[in-house]
Amino acid sequence: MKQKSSDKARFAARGHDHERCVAEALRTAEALCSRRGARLTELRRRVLELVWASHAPIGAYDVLRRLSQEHEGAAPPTVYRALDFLLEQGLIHRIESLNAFVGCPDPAETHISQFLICEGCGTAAELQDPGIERAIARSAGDLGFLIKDKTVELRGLCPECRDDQA
Amino acid sequence: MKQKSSDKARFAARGHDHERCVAEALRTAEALCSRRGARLTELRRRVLELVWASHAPIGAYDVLRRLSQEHEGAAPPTVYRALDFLLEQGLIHRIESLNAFVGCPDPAETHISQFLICEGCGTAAELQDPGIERAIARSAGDLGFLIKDKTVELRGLCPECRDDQA
DNA sequence: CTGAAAACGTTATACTATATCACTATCTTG
DNA sequence: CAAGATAGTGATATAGTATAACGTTTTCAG
Repeated sequence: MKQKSSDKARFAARGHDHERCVAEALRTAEALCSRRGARLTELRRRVLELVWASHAPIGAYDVLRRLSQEHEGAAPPTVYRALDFLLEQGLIHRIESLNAFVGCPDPAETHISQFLICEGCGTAAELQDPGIERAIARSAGDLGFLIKDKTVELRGLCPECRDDQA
Repeated sequence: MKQKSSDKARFAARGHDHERCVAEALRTAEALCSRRGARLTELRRRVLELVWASHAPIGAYDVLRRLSQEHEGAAPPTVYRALDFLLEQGLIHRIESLNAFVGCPDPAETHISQFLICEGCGTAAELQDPGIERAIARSAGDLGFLIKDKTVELRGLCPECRDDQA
């Protein structure tokens, strides 16, 4: 059965075939940009690939360091422009508490989500929990607050890293 | 009736007597540090006062600019050390999505809370909504994730600023 | 009083992000 | 196709946020 966006988010298992993650992310990005008439240039595609290098959020300057090894003259704006594009397209998310970026596993519809971030392995898992959404909406509504944007970032230990410590 | 921490958080009204907010925050801080044997030095006390200058989160370098006007030789570490102390004591909170700091209105027990941040007036309101807490705990529990720290920051419009736009 | 710990002063530097202007590629519309 | 408009990139500079490192002063328990 195909993975659906309504399935429970999971932490990427340690041994998983990450090349498939990357390949699928790039394929989805191509399709999405093509459909939208957005230009996923070589540079932007490569930055997306670098963000997807792992499931751990990566800083802009880490992306830059890697990009520089192959792309002469890459500078901060080079990376930030590409990241901005990818953010606009919903292909990546920004993790505020880390000043870092992570690939979105399900970019078809732009969305706001929650993140579980493991302090052991660095991996971030993206959630779209309706219960959390509801609780937030209710609480804000009670106070007459009109929500435009949400940041929900939970740091701790993923199941594997938690077991390691035990 | 005395305000209890279980009461609904509110946005500070525009016309409120802010000097009372500051005075109370400082009084509470004194009492708390005294009880804990923590040293609320003149410098730290002044930084706390500057953070409390309004209900809008303030950046470390804004604190520094103000502090410099009265404290010769104030430098970034001067401010960051004081902010670190205040964070440790739970007297202020850090707003990740703004790289800024805001006074905690109820520092008696250290706690994790949620923030509503108005993009109109800049004011932040601190919440401790059990519904949100529960939803988060359940969601993380389902995935076997052990939460150590939470960041919940909701940006939008407070009631007053929302009315302004209507 | 005195030694250890905490707080602070000072300088340098790292890390994160954006402004600006010039140049190139692509799109578009007559 | 030509010509102007728009989007993307190159390159340099600078703004904004945070910490490292080391020395001096203050505080306080014993």
